Amino acid sequence: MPATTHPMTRKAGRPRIAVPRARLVEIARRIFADNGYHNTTLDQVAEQAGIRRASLLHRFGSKANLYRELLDQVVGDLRNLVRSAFGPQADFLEALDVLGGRVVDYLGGRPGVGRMLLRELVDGGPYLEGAGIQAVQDTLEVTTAFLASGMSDGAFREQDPRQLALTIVGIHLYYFATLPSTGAFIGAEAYTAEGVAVRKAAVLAHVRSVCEARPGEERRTGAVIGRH
Amino acid sequence: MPATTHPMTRKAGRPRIAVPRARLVEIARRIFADNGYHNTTLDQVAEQAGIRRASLLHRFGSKANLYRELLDQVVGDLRNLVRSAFGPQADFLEALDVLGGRVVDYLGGRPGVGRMLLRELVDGGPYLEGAGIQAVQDTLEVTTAFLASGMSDGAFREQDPRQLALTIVGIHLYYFATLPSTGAFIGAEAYTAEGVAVRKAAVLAHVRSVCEARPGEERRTGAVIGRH
DNA sequence: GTCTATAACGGGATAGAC
DNA sequence: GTCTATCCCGTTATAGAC
Repeated sequence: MPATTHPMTRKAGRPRIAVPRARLVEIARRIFADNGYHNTTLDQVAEQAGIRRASLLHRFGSKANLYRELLDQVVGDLRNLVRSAFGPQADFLEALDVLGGRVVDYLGGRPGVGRMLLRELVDGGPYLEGAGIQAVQDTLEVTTAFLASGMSDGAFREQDPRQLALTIVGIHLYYFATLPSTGAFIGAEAYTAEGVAVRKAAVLAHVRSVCEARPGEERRTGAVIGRH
Repeated sequence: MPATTHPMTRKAGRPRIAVPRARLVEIARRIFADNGYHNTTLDQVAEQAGIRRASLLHRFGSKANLYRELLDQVVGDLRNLVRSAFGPQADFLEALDVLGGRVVDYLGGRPGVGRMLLRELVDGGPYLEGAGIQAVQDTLEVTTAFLASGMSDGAFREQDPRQLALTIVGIHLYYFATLPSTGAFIGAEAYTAEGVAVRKAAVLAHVRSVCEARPGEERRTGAVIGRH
């Protein structure tokens, strides 16, 4: 008895047109995002794509490889957003708003992507164990450098820039990643235009709040601010 | 051939003293926290406890049951922290600091717990699918009510209290949950007294920033603040 | 490059002795 | 309450035809 059922009766051999690689990655992205790495079977992906599991394995070598390729794309997109927003000549507060808006649009426009990314950061799955950790660290370093510049400039208040960077990333990622379980807690649908707009307004306000210098506040040099 | 190797040659029958249930849960907590639900095998837990996998299954019925019992404890602890901090008579800014400090101490003192909790929120595993979702929602509602009160009081600035609640939870959880992958990004060791103190200072400052009313700012009634 | 078929493995769960 | 022994299922990966 074969390991899986065979829903289609198709002959072996070359197909007229091969399923494009990008399409396979796109299909895999949706399914991985919905179910997580371990709860996703290659049969699910293959079925959606209309090919066999063995064919999928032939193209990508292994399940882990397919997953890596797909996450590499997401991290690359986000890294590009960060890099383009944090040019050396930028107005600091404005750059904060621009990047925040773009990131929220990116995550809000791709249900499940935030989940998948955060899951990977939490679990240290196949992607991070490879080259992915480098891309993530690089993105954090770029962000940290930008924040430190803003502090020197006086636009942002003095504090530990690495702690601040992680807080900001947390504000962005947590919300979209936990929507499946906290979605009912929010009033409206999150992945609609209005839902994304509501979150964007909140994110921009919150990120500004944790960063920007306050006129009336005394200047400190340590990491502890605002504790009296 | 048996499914697993048998490192010990022990006879069947009642042991002199049974392994306490609490100890089994504690062992399971550490391993689940390190490896996640799907990457944890009952053999790992059983081996650490010095019993067989079948014995573990006898006590808890199933792997999912064991996991639920353990996560229920963590969520219960955090919910109690939130409830005790948000009494109706509290000073708002002070309550914010007190709770933030306690939560950071809790997560900082139990490596892996933040990871496990966030993973569950992201994935919607066996715990959340049961009664867990109720406890999480309840905790969020209590927090939201507190924040709304603070806004009415004038201590916090007017904004969408639910968006604010999720931002605050994100600030707390993201950091500790992603330490395995971003730990190298921070200078010091995170789960030391100093490491926890550094994070605590940052969290208190950031949470205050996103909540507190600013003296010089005009009053708005909508959810959008700080966008010009 | 896709197919069929099968090998090999790991892990959750159960039956019954002690 | 713990053990041994077994069952059974899902998943990865490979072999070889077309």
